[in-house]
Amino acid sequence: MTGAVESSAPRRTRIQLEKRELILEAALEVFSTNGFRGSTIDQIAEAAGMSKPNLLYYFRRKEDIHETLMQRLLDTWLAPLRELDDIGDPLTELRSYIRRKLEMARDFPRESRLFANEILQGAPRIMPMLEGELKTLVDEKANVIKGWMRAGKIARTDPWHLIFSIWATTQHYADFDVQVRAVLGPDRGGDGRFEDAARFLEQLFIDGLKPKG
Amino acid sequence: MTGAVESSAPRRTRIQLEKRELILEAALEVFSTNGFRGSTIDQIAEAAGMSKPNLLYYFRRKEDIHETLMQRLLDTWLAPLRELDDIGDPLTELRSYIRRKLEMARDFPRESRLFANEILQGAPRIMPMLEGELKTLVDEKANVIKGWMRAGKIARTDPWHLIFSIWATTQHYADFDVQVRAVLGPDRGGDGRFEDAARFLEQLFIDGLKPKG
DNA sequence: CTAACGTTTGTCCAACCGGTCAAAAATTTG
DNA sequence: CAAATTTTTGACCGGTTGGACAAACGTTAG
Repeated sequence: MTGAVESSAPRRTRIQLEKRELILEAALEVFSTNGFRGSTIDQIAEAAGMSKPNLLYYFRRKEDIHETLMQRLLDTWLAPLRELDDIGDPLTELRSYIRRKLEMARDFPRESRLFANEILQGAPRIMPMLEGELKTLVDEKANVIKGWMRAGKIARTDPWHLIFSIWATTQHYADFDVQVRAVLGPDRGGDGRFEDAARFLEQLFIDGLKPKG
Repeated sequence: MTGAVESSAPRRTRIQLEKRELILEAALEVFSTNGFRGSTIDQIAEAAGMSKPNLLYYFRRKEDIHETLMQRLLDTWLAPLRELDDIGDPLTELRSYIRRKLEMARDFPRESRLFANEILQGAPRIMPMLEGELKTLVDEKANVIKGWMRAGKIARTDPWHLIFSIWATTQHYADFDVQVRAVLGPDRGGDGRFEDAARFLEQLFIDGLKPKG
């Protein structure tokens, strides 16, 4: 998972591994709320409880932190889609994919925002990955979904846009969290909002809005 | 619309009005692709074809440009939702709301990204608006939708999350445009993608994924 | 023409920011 | 213990950035 891109794996002491973790955790917090250019090394260092030169001893450049963070993120971020499999009932399979994605938005909002920030700015650092690894994965899963359609298990529609809509609706609860909470207000904007969202999304994706009967 | 917040409306010459427009147009381009902190006054000045001190003659501070931009944005951004009305067939009404929002994502992607950037960073400059004006409007429209549900015109579900899902799915095509294009590839990622999206979203929101029959 | 006013620019500054460096402090090793 | 190695820090540097300012330039009205 880590070091997949670095050509030679550097040996690291126990302290180095721990401190690097600490820095990455702090950087995730800072980057995800301020963006890359909006974040300073000092902010990250302070959040990690160390001095700036000390931080730079573990990561030579600000960009290295961001790059390491991004590489880790992508693996875990696409895991739910990878799990989407041809075994089992298609509607159930899609339902649980949506549920898993929504859980990730709930449990890892910072990761979602970090990713959103990168894409918003034109994905300068991960463009090759989008056109390569991501496209391949999505195309593969789109074909799985197409099979379900041919078999009459789900309605015929565009599988790629279906995947986009699942990404959009679930990540919305992480990326636009402040807006969601502001609109729902103090009473409905509490912890229950993710369960409400889960119920709503299930109904939307399965039955749509047309009245029954 | 403009000057709604400024306490005293300053008199402006014809040149001032024109140059301010020019600056705002340039700033929209720069802010929407680099975020607030990621953008420099020099970049905006160059994009507007003038020197930095000259720009600062029309807008005293960088923040003033952003604030003016944001105030204008919000009015036009919420226009489609305001138009959502109780007259006419509910399903048709929702369908055309979705279509209008998607058209805005297609025609005003920079505005969408500017807004997304602001929300992602925690909406520091527009929080009062979210909790006030926006919440009021959404609550009002949610009640309209609730009426449709009671009348059996559309399926019963959560109106607030329905509105969120329309925002999320449509704005996705502006905010995550590079990802969408990368995944669709050169052939399917062209101009036709918005029509494909429109068809898909209509089907999703009306019928869902359950196979017919 | 000229005085008043609006516009533009070159120059400058203080704060900030990413990153270096040498030396001190702490830790590990023999 | 002492030497070697790793970790931490204060001081510093060059480049950038937001913004101030006064002087120059242009325009308009009397």
